[in-house]
Amino acid sequence: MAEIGTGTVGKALDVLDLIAAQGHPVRFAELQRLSPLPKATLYRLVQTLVINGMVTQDEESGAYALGMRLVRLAHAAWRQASLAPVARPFLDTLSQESGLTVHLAQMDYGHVLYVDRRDAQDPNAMFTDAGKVAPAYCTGVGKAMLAYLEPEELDQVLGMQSFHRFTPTTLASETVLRQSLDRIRERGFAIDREEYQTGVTCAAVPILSAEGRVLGAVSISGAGSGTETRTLEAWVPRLRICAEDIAMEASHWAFPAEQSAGNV
Amino acid sequence: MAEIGTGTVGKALDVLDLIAAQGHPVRFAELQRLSPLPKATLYRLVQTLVINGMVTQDEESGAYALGMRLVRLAHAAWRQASLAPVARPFLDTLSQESGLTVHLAQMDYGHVLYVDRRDAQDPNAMFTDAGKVAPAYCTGVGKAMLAYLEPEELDQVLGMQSFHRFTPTTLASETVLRQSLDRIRERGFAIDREEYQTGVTCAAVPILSAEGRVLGAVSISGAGSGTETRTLEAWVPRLRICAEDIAMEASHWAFPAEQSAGNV
DNA sequence: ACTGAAGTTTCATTATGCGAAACTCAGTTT
DNA sequence: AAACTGAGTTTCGCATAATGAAACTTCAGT
Repeated sequence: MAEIGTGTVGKALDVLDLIAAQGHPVRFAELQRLSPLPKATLYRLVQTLVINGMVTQDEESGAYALGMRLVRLAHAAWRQASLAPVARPFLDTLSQESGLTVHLAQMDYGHVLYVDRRDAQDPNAMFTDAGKVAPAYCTGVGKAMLAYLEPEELDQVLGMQSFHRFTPTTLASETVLRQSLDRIRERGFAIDREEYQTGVTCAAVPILSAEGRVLGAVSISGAGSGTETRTLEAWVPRLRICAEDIAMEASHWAFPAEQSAGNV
Repeated sequence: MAEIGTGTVGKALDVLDLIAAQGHPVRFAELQRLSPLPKATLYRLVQTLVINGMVTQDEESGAYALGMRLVRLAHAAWRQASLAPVARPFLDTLSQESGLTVHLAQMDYGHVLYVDRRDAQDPNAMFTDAGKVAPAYCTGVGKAMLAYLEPEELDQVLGMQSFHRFTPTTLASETVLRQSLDRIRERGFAIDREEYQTGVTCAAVPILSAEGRVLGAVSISGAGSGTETRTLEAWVPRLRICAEDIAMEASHWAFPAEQSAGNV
């Protein structure tokens, strides 16, 4: 997780990540403890980030937290780079038809990044989830995507996994995982039987482009704890249609051509 | 809007903003047209951003779009720097009690940044809204915040406004706006009568810290187009309670002390 | 084969970022 | 009240790393 950071910009972004990782406002001393950078350099970098609005500094405590400019940027990122806006209507109907929770995820540096979530039962699910990351090897969406990666890509991504055993059912080694991926390819969908969080079971299928590239994955999971694997599996054909719909729609949106109207 | 950009990092972030502003993947030539930076410099900066995962480059078209790393970062930003996680339960109950749409916003470089939204009618409202920006001078939340800024802050922020007349009722000059702010201070809440978007009326109150600093604002607006101003005003006392609750809760969370458990 | 536009690389120049060390300023300790 | 500490901030000579004009490479269109 601790990359090197090329050039000034790379270092600055590493510092950003560092602040983000703490989950609470950080004082300079703490940053210094966590960062390999020399004091003065770190100091200047943080100041630069503050000046540029990526980080805010609390007036009295002097502690640093991420700035709102990020939220604004991310909104744009989510709209222009993720499948979410395209997928939204399909997720909606699926969650309504099935009464299940639907997640949309994409691959991000070897991890699963959730970009959207629809929940028929609980309308309150929302932003909280978009942006969350989880390991690829022990989530339904993660395995669904891994199973359809190009061999070289897969090798690369597997190299990034740390294989921690979260629950008794977690697939905690590359060998076991690879077998599991073969199975997924045969059946066309992945099941997560409480491999990451106890009580959470889900079924997931990949979203593949016409050329077979992995765009993302969708999963369904029961609201309550007692959702049967069978129930989920019964919905898989419908889930697969959803994934295909999304892929189809995404291909149309692939390159929205040139046009530079400047509406904000 | 077109700032200068201090140092390498500043320039890189400006480029990021530029890509974000387009709303669609951008080819290099287009960026070059939009940016004052010389070709080679721009090129290197964009590459740096790509290397660092802030921007992705489409394999075939070569076009640049914002990267997922931003979404991940923003999730953290939203959790640690915005009022949203703290305010959420209060917004929930308010929207349920009233059946109205509730928005939570904060100030961001002279603009209004929406950080959360709750909607009793339409559970589908979500991420789409968090991260959206709007002008301060013609939105309920914006005016509510402006009215309670320190004089110097206000001057500074007003300097950033561009006063475009969006609808017939938009307050399109500093003088008119300042009068309106006096009125808001007297009554304790702001009304937006279709000043930004036709059909949208809302009532907003500021969220003030114990020392009187502006933390953000909450607003209520009707779901349909026909919501009467009266109906909204009737809910203002309740809205004010909501704002106070949030301020109170926020003060407790102000500085969650030192503790460096590394849970992700 | 010629032209032009988009994208990429080179390379001498120097501005920029670097970081050890020194300094400030609280709050503690002796 | 002098000495000690630890967080935060500034200095400054040095060398790295960013700069940008210009040259080069594709590639599509003619």
